[in-house]
Amino acid sequence: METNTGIIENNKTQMRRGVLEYSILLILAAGDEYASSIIQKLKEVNIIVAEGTTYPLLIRLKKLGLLNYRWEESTQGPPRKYYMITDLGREQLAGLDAAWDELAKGIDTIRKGSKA
Amino acid sequence: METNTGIIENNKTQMRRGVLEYSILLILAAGDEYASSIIQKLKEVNIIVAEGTTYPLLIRLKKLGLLNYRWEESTQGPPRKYYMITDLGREQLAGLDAAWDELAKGIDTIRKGSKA
DNA sequence: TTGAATACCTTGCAATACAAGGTACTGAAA
DNA sequence: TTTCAGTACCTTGTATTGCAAGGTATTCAA
Repeated sequence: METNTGIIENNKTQMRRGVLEYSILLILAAGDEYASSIIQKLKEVNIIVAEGTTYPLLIRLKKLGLLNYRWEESTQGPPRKYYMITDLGREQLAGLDAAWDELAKGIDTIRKGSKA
Repeated sequence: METNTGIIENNKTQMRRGVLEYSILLILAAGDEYASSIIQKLKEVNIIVAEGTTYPLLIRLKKLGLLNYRWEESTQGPPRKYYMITDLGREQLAGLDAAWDELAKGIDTIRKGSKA
């Protein structure tokens, strides 16, 4: 049982990895968010991601010019770093939309083939 | 232009990565294939994968018990190693089908949110 | 002043995709 | 018979990157 679960879990993780940047850009395209709220939103659609993954990723996307951020005070804890998508980010997002569509279409095609 | 292409290309690659094992299992669920023909079939649906990725992956899946293989002579070159999916492989594939559906659904949900 | 909740970030390990380079078999051309 | 092109297999080394674990800092309430 251990083994079975391991293989599947591992693969689910891998699948998520591929779309992480994409889904973060999608979320930020809908509105500014801070890291913890992004993680929360992803969890809500069953895309589980760790802090140790998210923070470096946001920093990377910022460095690439796809995101920017601003600090905002919070009444319930430390200040929050709100990330927002840039124009370049939106451009890239359009490309990722297309990439996702293509991938989903590809998988669909193979899937149909295996159901013959 | 270089930068833009780089970001997108990089992401497309990452997306593909996540579904590689899944798509290979799907292909083999439809019939036995050898490495080169698997690569070819993936290319046909725009999932580009290198030899250096595929061979180690097939060996890994064999070790995990999801695949087996048999040698078969070819009239146009060296013998071919035909891989076939095992019962365990089919079990795992069912799990990956579910994982893919869940991921696709998740992305779809986020996508709708960003179009508000 | 202590503790819980929230939020930020870094370090080190492990997994793995892939470019590049290598081996080996077949059949045809030189 | 040697050479070359085509096909097919595989390995090595590098770079990327997800994540568990550990760390810092702020707020508020007890």
